[in-house]
Amino acid sequence: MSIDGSRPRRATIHDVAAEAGMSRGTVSRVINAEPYVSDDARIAVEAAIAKVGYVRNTAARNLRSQRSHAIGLIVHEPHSLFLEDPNIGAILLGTNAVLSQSDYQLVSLVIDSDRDSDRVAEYLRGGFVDGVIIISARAGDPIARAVEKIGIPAAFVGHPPDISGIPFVGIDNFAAARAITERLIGTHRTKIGMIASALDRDSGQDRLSGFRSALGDAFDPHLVVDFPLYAYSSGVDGMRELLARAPDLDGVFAASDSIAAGALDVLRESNRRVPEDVGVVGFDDSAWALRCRPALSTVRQPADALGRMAAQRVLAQLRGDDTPGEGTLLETSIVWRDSA
Amino acid sequence: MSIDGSRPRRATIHDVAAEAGMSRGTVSRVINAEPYVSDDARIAVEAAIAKVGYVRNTAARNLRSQRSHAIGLIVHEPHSLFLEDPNIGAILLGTNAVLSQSDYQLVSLVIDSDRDSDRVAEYLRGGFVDGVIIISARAGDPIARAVEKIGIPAAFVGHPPDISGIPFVGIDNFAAARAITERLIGTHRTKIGMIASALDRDSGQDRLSGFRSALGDAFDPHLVVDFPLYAYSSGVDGMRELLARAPDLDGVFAASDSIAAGALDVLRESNRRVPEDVGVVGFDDSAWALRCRPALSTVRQPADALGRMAAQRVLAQLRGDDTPGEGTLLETSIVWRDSA
DNA sequence: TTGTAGGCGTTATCAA
DNA sequence: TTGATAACGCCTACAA
Repeated sequence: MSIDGSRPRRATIHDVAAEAGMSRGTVSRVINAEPYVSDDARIAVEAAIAKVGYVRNTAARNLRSQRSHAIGLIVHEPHSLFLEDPNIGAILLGTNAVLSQSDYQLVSLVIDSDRDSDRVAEYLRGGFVDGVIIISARAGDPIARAVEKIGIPAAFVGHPPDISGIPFVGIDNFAAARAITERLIGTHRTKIGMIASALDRDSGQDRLSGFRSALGDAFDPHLVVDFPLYAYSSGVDGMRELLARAPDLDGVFAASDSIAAGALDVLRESNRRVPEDVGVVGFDDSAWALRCRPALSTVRQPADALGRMAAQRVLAQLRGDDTPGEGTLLETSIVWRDSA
Repeated sequence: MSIDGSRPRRATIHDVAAEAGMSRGTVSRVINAEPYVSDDARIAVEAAIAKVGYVRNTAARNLRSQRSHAIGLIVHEPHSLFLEDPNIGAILLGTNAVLSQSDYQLVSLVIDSDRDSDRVAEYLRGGFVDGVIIISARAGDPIARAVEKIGIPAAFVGHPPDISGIPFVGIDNFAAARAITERLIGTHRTKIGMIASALDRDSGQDRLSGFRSALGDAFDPHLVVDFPLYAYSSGVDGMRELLARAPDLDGVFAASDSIAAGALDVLRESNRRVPEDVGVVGFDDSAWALRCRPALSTVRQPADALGRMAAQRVLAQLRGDDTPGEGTLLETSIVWRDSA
């Protein structure tokens, strides 16, 4: 049985032209809002379009124009993190908002294995998308490499330390980490540790550097532990390790809110009061932050704006104006709550 | 400046044919794994494909085959919920896994306004996707209506109470709610309330019915409050209201984990111990459940499997074999932790 | 088993 | 300002 046996054939430009008594060329010009169309013609064509219920055939347009009118959003994260990280959702929404306004379709490409990686690289080479936005790429990332090589318009949200020539949008992780650490110091803590993470990305590295810079001479490498993933479990393990090394710790900078949440639970378990005995600060201002007990003091990331800006930079390259390789840093702010 | 001034023209079937010394027809047959190709020809063509770096042009194939080879995933949620609901991410991943294995591309379509709704309906009519998966549709949903009318292959994850003729995959919310309520009763609670939600969806309605059924004669409508969204804030407001109505409440069934998390915080605030004074159970087994203090007893939903199954049902319709209108219910289980 | 060729619906070029 | 026409790259009858 045919799937669409009962559905009528879709109207084409040809049908519209016949209905309006015009040529296909004129109809096409009206559809694409091109100049040199008389008002009479425009009105007749628009009426005909409405009458026959015409909608443009994407495949034909793409074939003719040699573009896909789609932008890929490449998310390179293990599945578990994709589900946990609220920033990804916000970035996706921001990107989608900008693209759909410009008549581009957003295609999400999730990479969670080498096979996925190859498949996505193949998509890119195949002209499946006109441009890409890459979030959370790491050092040595094969997809980032492929994008660089193919030369497709692209933008990173955050960027891997080893790729240049592709613009990125991000936040100043160094300055933000430094600022919140300073604020933590301002609450008269004297023994402050850090649970660092994702040191294979610029975000992880810069947060650690900012922490170190704020502490200056008081920095003690012995009070820093690090884990690969920004995850709750990293916070649990990290806090245990930190307490084992320094039971008299009185301050902790967690590299993400999820890590801070894990740290808080361990502190409670060990009968330490927050913020009285130990002050804790996080990073992201995600849904975790408000959910924690006590509510978390943290750095607010403009995730939605990051997504919008990345989309705009890709669109700019598609139009031919953009300075590739330049980065944009968006402002962060500190949200001070009860945990420090 | 031209965007791709330096990129070489992509190889076509024509180039492969020339390289292999075969006709384009034969090359096409090899690419599509069709019968009636000699081994010699296949080998020659495959070598040529590798040599010239051929990748198929999607637009041309789509135009010719009158299909987009894409499936839309329609998420109809306010932005805030899209970010919070972990099920959505898991469903997306499951769907994506199945589709990419069948050479289909997943296109996410987020609806958060009437304008979005119209735009998406237009996509569907325009053949932008060959099929759709709709998650979290409500009663009277305009997109669900549009899908029904267009007659495009589709599947709901959960389904709106007022649409039939479109298959759905879901869980037995009634049975699951009933089972976990019974288990809560089994802990010797005598005054059990419910914070219901999303009563405009089958999930919300069925969870309430299951609760009611488990309680039987002990059911007291006065101990049920309801809020539109499965959200933390609904849990906060709901618990406050419930405590105001019945200070001696000793059990609560929250319609989702996020609601339960809000309820737990209010209970703590009011100096009630969980589970000693009040037992609390949730629904979803989302990331919230483990994050709560105490860890939440809840119903585990196979979200990933729901996504996979929905994708399979759409693919089946595309192939022409599927019994439309039939629903599939997947098994749930209870995860018993510390909150009750 | 292989080759040939027409056409999917658009847009762009050129001529009128 | 409008109309005619030639591609875009692929698939698939049909012929050989």
